[in-house]
Amino acid sequence: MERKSRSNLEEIARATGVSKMTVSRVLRGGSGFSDDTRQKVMREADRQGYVPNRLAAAFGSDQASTLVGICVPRLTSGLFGHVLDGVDRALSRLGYQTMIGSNNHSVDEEEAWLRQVVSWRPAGVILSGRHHTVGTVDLLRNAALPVVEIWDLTTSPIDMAVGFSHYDCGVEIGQFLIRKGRRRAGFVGALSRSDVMGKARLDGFAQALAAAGHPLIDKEMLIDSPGFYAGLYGLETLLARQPNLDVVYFHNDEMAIGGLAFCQSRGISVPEQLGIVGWGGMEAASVLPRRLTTTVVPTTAIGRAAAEALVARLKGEPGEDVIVVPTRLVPGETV
Amino acid sequence: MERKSRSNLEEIARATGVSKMTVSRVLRGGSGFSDDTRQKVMREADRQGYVPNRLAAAFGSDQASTLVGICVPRLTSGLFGHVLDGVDRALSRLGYQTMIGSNNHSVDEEEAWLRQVVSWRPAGVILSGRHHTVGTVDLLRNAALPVVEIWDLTTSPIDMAVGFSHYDCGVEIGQFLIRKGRRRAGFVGALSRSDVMGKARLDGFAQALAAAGHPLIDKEMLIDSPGFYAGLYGLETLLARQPNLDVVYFHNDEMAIGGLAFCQSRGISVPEQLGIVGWGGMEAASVLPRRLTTTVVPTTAIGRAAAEALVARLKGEPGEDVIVVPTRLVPGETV
DNA sequence: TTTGACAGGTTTACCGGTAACGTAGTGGCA
DNA sequence: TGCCACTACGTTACCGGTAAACCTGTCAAA
Repeated sequence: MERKSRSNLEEIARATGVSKMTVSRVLRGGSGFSDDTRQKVMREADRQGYVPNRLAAAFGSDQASTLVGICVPRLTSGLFGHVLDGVDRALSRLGYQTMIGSNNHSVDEEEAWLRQVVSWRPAGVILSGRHHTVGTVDLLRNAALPVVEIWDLTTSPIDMAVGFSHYDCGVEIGQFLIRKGRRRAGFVGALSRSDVMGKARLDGFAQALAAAGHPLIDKEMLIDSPGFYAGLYGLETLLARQPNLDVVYFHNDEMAIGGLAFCQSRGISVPEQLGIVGWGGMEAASVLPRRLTTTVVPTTAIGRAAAEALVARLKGEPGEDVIVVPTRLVPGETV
Repeated sequence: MERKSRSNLEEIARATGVSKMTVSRVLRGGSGFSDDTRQKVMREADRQGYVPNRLAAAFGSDQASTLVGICVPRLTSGLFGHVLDGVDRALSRLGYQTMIGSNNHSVDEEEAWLRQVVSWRPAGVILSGRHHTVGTVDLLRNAALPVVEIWDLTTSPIDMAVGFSHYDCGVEIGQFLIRKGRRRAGFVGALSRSDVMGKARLDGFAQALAAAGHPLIDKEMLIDSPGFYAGLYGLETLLARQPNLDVVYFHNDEMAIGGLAFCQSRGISVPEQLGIVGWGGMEAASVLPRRLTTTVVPTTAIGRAAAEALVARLKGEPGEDVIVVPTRLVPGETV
């Protein structure tokens, strides 16, 4: 009963004695109507509590979609929460709506999500990472959909990209440790599905160390989610094999904090006996007695830049296809 | 050019020599067609790379929307990240898509968000908190939209509710502290806009203390976001006024950790001299040398339950209107 | 033989906007 | 006076599905 009485352009047109098209023009703020007509229409729309039907608009015109999809690896990660926040704030300010998805670092889950989202004919999508299935790329190309790849930078994006190089993060940390006089470095990581970004950091790290003549001594990769306990047990395992390490680079801050906890429990002094380095700039790391040496990623800025690049593209404004946002090495007190 | 050639039911119908309606039935898995027809249609749809147009479906039938909106106070909060994860996992498993929004604890921002979302004719929405504007309630009622209110439980929801009582959380902590022999309690909170839930915890806490004959000594409310430093400085300010407190209840875990850091810096022994209590069950709290006394909130379960209740309602299945999820007091080692 | 049920379809109308185009009136100017 | 430009509308077609009603042939039971 309520459904039938829902206000629409036709109702407003009938009540004000003008045509549906004129009502449409008034409500969208175009031109081609008198001020008198405008007032009548606006008043009537307000009286009826008119809510526009974007479904009909997007469907009919094939131009008017204000839906943007974003897929991140995990919604529970603090880092991606900030990315999401950056995206959503920018999009809603620009009049767009945000559809989310998470893929657990799986490109297949990403494709499944995309297939659902594309059926809503979004204005564009934002994906995390540079690796996608063939199906994903086909789908995007077929739909001629603007897409921004974020987080892990690629020089040849499908369309646009916003992010930084994980490889370079690793290189920077490697060089920093060498400058600090560390010579026997290890790495503790986690193989959460196909998290290739952590691998890229490791590669850059190992490369920088090798180039300086002090190659990576050993690494411990856990098949586990990259959290506190994985870091703790990972470091224990690694040190059991290599007791003489003087610094360990961790997959991320959570794991590094786990490593710190292990050192504390065993009386290993940080940074004197062992240096600890994380990655990501996790907020909670600030609760530690000493500031963690890590790389801070400008998460919110990445989200915002991705959203703005996408909207600029939609409006036909010119812009860079690849936007590099700088990460920041925070020296901290654990090296 | 690409746009025109986009596959649709008509194209598939033409290519297979059946009617559009038959193609629709086949692809939606209904009945009323032969197995031979089914095979032909399926093969052709696959060949054309058909992607259904939910825009058209939802628009035309007024039943088929699989869009669900969820609005949380902050996307950057670890707690709400988990809620979002619970919601999105449940929804995507059930074939729905998730639209997000955040409102900074402002009911007006919530209404503005809802107005945008309703224009997409979603199947339902999930809101955080029990307080909403008149416009929000009108909009929901007018659209006859199923809605789940999460997080802060109300006994008279607009429609459905999933959550727990913040007031009861405060009461439980108050009674716990009394049992533990604490007699001079303080509170450190943050007035982030109109965060009424933290206020509810304080009220329950004060009520329980008063009922036991040892009323709340003092409280410090900061006009700041409820984070680490707010907790640190809040405790400093409070202790300057009331040096004899024997326990402090914090707005949340982040602030409690800030408080712990303050105690450590001043040589105040925890829990001997001063007890510290948080709220929320922040994951990072597990990195502390001693386990924080706090209330753990089943965030993911709330999200999942809300999504499932909404979908059950949409499918006409019976179910509870108010679902209470239990919080858990974790005694910890800081009291 | 008639009737009816059923499988396996087809036809038509409609959802609520927007694009494209048509048209009446009005005022200015050569 | 005729022509043109311009304002302020109205008309029509269409987007891609789905609901509902309507066919048509076949087979079994009455």
